[in-house]
Amino acid sequence: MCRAASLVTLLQGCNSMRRLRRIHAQVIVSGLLRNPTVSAKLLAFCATSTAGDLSYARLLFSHLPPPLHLDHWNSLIRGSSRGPAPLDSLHLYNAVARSSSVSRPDAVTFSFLLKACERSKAAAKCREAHGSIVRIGFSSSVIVCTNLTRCYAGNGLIGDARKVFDEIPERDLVSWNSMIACYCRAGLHEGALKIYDEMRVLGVGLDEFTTVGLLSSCAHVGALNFGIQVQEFAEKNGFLERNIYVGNALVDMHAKCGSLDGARRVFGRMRRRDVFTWNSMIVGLGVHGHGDESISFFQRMLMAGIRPNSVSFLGLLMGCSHQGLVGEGIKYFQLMHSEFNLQPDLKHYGCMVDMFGRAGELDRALQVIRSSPCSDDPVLWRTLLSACKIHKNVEMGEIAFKNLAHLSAQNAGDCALLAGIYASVGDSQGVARMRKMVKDQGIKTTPGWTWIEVNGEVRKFVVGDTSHPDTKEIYEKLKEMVSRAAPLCSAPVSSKEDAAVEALEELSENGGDCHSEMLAIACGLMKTSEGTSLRIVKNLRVCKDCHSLTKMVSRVYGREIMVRDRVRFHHFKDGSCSCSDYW
DNA sequence: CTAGGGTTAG
Repeated sequence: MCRAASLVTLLQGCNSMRRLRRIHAQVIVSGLLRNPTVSAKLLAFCATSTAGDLSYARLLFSHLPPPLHLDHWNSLIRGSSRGPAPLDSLHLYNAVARSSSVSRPDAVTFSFLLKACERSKAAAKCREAHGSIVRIGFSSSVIVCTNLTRCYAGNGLIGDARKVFDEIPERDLVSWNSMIACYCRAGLHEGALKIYDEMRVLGVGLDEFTTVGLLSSCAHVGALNFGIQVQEFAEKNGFLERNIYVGNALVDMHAKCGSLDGARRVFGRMRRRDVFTWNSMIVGLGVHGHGDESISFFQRMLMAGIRPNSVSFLGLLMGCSHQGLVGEGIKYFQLMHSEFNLQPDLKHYGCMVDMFGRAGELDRALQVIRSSPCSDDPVLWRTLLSACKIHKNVEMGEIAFKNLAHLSAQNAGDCALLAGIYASVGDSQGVARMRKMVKDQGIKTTPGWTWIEVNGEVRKFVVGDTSHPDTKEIYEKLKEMVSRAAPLCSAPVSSKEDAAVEALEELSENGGDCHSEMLAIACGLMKTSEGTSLRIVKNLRVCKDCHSLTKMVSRVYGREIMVRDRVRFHHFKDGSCSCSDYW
């Protein structure tokens, strides 16, 4: 007995498989493999420790003398659930459930079974597990049900997740936080923010986890006011000092909502900073087009002894491409591999193509694509095609388009781009060909939408939206807005070719007269008091017409308007935009 | 410390 106790102590201090093998040998020699406490500890280390070895655990398990205990099974189920073959957990579970010699599965068993279902993306298995949970009587366990919620959500079944959550008899803060995280991961950020209201009504408190989840959703939808409210709560409760996740989420929220000063302020107050903190600044500055500042933060990061990762470089390269810093971009792209041994991925190549392309170096942009390992990705060719539109380069535009067609990836937007290139050089036959192609092939379009936060509420607009209760007023405001701002816009489109292109653009992006962002801006002007800044987020890129119209709206109404589009930020103020029309 | 929750980029 004394021997067993000392082996258990040894196992508790074990930190490597080398040691474990030695202990295992002693266990065998002393005949203590029959002691379930000892064998369970052995197995737990192999199956679940980060220094363990799952195949060794399986081997050990298969040689254990009966009777086996639930602990043994649970260790193996737990280990398998996060190993390379999570479905093994399901087989083990079935064996436990069938076995007459082992006690029934417990809450631990189900927790890891659900982890396995979540990871293996097996929605049907998730439902089966749900059935077993109900049958065996764990549907009132808040821990099991929280896992079940995550399992459904992780399999894209957010509705089922919500149903399980709603039926948990005693929901605790962890389960609320988990629900928020599920909405975030599913991209349902408005839903995540709504949870906060429910929590407030029910008097559920918030902790660091809650604030991080909410801030992440605020960042995604551009809800700065909401985010600042969360920030005040976090500061009052000392979260910011205590918890680096909260600081990181705050920096990111400010940066993503266009409040770079706010981001810098929080950054300056943080006692400890990790790679997430620095990256949030580098990426934030990059997407705003402040490549130079992005670079200086990167250098400070190195001096602070934090090792950059591929996200750091992505931020840097975005900054370089938005600001036209070609030389710097090349330098950091090379540095990424030579100094930090990081492989560029599609996004990094995309930045390089964009950077060269917009700077007019179309040949070098093409060279980047050809020499990249992802030259079969439509995104890169599409980026090149947009650059060709800016520089009116038919020859290169056709090369890009041919590659898209070759990949069967050309969409209506691409056709519109190439048509635009033809139009810009007066080739009306080219325009007609593109038009025909869109019609004949029924090439599909991406629906556009825009978010705006007004009076603490996030509202979403689509093209020609008439779903809002105040639709009529919004359209009246839109009419007024256009009549006041449009006459100030320079270079109205009038030529025949441009009209043809416009027709194509209607097909391709967010439609004709009322792009969703214009509705959002009209709504914002109407619903907020004089002088308030407007912040909107949209899923597509700002089109040229909306860009010039928004500039004039900012002047006529004396409003700052921040637009976050698919790739970057635009700050409109007094008739001009922070991108200096370089985008 | 036996089972559940969080941040950048996708």
